[in-house]
Amino acid sequence: MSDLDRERGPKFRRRAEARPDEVLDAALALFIEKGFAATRVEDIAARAGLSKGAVYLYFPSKEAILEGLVKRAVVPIADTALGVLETYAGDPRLVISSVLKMVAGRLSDPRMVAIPRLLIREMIHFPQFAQMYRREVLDRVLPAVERLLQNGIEEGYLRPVDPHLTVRSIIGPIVLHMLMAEIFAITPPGGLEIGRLIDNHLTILFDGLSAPKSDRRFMAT
Amino acid sequence: MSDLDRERGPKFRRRAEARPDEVLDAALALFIEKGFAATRVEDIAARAGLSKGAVYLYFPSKEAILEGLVKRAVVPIADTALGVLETYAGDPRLVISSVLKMVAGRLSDPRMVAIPRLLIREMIHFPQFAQMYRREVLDRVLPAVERLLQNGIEEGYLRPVDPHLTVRSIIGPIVLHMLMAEIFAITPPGGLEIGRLIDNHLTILFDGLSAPKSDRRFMAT
Amino acid sequence: MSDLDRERGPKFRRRAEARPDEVLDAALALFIEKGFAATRVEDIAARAGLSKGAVYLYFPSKEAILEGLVKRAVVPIADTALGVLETYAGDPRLVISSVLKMVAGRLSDPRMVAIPRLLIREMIHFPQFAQMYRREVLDRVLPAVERLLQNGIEEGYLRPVDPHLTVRSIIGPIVLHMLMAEIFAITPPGGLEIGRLIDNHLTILFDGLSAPKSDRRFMAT
Amino acid sequence: MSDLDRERGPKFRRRAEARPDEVLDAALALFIEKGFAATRVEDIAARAGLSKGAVYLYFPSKEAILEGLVKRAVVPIADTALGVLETYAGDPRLVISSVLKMVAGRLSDPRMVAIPRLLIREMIHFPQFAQMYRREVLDRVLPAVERLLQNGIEEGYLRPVDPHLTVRSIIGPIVLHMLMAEIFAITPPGGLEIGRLIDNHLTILFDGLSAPKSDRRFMAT
DNA sequence: CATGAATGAGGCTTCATTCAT
DNA sequence: GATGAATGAAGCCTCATTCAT
Repeated sequence: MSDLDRERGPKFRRRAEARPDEVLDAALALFIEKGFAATRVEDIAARAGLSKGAVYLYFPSKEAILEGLVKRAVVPIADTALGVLETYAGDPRLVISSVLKMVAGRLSDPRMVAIPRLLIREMIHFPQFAQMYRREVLDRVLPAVERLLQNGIEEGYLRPVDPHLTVRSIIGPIVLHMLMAEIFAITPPGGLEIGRLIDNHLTILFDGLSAPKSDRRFMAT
Repeated sequence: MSDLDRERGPKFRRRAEARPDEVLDAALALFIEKGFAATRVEDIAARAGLSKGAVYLYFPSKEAILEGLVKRAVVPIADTALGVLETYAGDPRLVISSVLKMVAGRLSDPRMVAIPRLLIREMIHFPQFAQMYRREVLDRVLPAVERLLQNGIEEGYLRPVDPHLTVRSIIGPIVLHMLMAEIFAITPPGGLEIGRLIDNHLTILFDGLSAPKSDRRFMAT
Repeated sequence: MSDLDRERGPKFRRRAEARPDEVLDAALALFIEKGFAATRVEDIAARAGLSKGAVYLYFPSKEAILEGLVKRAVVPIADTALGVLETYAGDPRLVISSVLKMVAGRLSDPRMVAIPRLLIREMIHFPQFAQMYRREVLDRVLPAVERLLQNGIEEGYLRPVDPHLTVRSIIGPIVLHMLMAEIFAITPPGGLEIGRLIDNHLTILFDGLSAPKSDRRFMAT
Repeated sequence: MSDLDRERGPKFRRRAEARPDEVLDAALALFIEKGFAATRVEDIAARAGLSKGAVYLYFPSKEAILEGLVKRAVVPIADTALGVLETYAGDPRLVISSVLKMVAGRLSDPRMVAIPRLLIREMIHFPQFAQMYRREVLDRVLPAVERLLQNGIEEGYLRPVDPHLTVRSIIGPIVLHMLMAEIFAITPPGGLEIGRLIDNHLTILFDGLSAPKSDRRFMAT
């Protein structure tokens, strides 16, 4: 009978504890598509398959929906990233490589980038949520990356660079790649090609843009 | 006639033909500060020192003000950047260094980053302006950078990397640095320190993160 | 049967047939506290200890709850007052004194004034209930008071005043006292002091505000 | 030409400084007629001859309109009453008589009673306005009446009653008369007859309800 | 009987735009 | 040209009432 119930369709899905999540899913899609301000609560309700009023059974305001989105995104992201970062051993370049490749995979999932994208756009109106994201995600992940770099330096794998600033050199190219694609629709000829981007970036990141001395036909002045 | 104008004294219509620009200045400041949607035409008028109705003498709509802003920013930026990029000779790393350092200087001027910042946030609602910016600025500057890299490779200064993707490795870290500061208020302990960021980034960019073989205490596995 | 009921213990359906009254009790408290419009059916249900839907098992609408309140209040009030008024004999001033003193006692019970208070505030929206209250209570009590006065006049206890209008002179001061306390929080220094008010009022009511001729130091002009 | 302007009708009445007052007039009529909550801002606008939005040029919220009403009513009422009360000399009964008769006249003007009526009904939702009215009107008028009574007592015109409580005996009957007419539509057979009410009330107030000893056919027990 | 999730009409408020002066 | 009063569409939110369970 419970199987039957499940098959009856959404009209009979009462007391669904999944409702808040359905609302968040609908809201996330619309916020990304049209922005927070241009999304009407009624749109969210329609996409989630309920009435306008029902949304307010789960969230006290439109802003609370955004807050719910950020909160929901906060825990798994940080945990995933930290899990990888804190269990490494040996050459940190291997960790960086694999994390960036993993990140590349995740970035194809629009749900993973959705929250940062949202925050970039709406941060002015809701700085508190940007700060929440920073506190729960960035303030936990970035220091872990910095420790990784610091250890790599101390153990002789890496040059003595500033770990705090070097984080930007590692992640920045990927962020810019996404931004250019998203904002200006500037992509490489063959598509997003995140894999190729990362390969190209890792080569430069680890070994530098300069040609090896033996390869050089001319000397730099 | 311009002499005549000047002699009329500052009180008489001194800004008659400068009015549109003053409206744009006011609008830019407010759009950055509060976002496009949250900025009222009346606010712009007040900050520009004229009446709400007068704004509509110069711009047919609020959206046209944004369009005017993007248009005004488009020409000089591209020209400046192209001027530097296309007059180089010899080692492209010197050009990259000096351009990035120049960029670092410019980035302290909020007016220079204002339009991209605006587009990042409002692009969803006005993709046509993002495309205009792309067409007039990015589509002219990025190919010039790519040519710079291509030449550097052909002349043996640089490794044989993908010029299109490598642009992201050059600019991405700086963009990310600004974004983190702006959205999440994440700055190095001593302030924005754009200069130190660029020095650190150039070291990695040109010579790589890996320790030189002679410095290594351990061997990478 | 009432014995049986009592033996069933408090836990089992102890309030099954008392439910409507508990709803009314809850509603009265909330209507007085926050007004009819600002009281939500859900609030009433919560205070009465049942669910929102259950309220609609007993009352077809929110308005019907108000109607139920007025109806419930109507019968006992009139009966009590009429009982006292119609069994007097002799000097009507003794009846007036004792009734006013009794009233003073009752007025400390918020439930006694609650309905008139409610009607004063909500009358605009529900004139039919005000008229019901008038028909069932006032139209029975006021004529009785008027007859009391008329008899007192005819029997020589009272001056030949207009009985209809004199009712206002008897009750008005007490009503005003309550109103000022309730609406404007204007009370005598020592509290509501209904007893002192009535003593002062009775003195004036029966013997007048004017000083007895023998006491007067000056003659009125 | 300015005469012409005035005759052109309301469509051309721009920059009218009278607009806020017109809004208040419209709001007062509707608040009295239907209550604050049941009156829509659009109703007020329509009755005042403007659009919904225009109301918000003059008042920031619906509540502010109510506040404006109370404020507008506060000054002239108190001033009028105080003017009469503080310029008396001699027998205070003459002042009481003439003030009550004046009050009776004023009470026929619905605008004079409108604010207290409003406060009686809406006080729960806007106690701050009831307190403002109290502070500005009642706290100035009532003490003046009490001083009048106190002087009358000290000069031998009046019995030694409590002035604070006696105010209720003076005004209460009139208030009750109005309340009964308004809430329950209970009026004397011949209409409101405020004049007759006051005559009857003054007789009782000054000389008491008890029959003069010489008139009594029976003795009180 | 009882529950409480769901509905949807309705009102306050904002603000881009217009237009009489 | 310049003003600023006026317009009215649009959206968030509340809550009485319904109804599947």
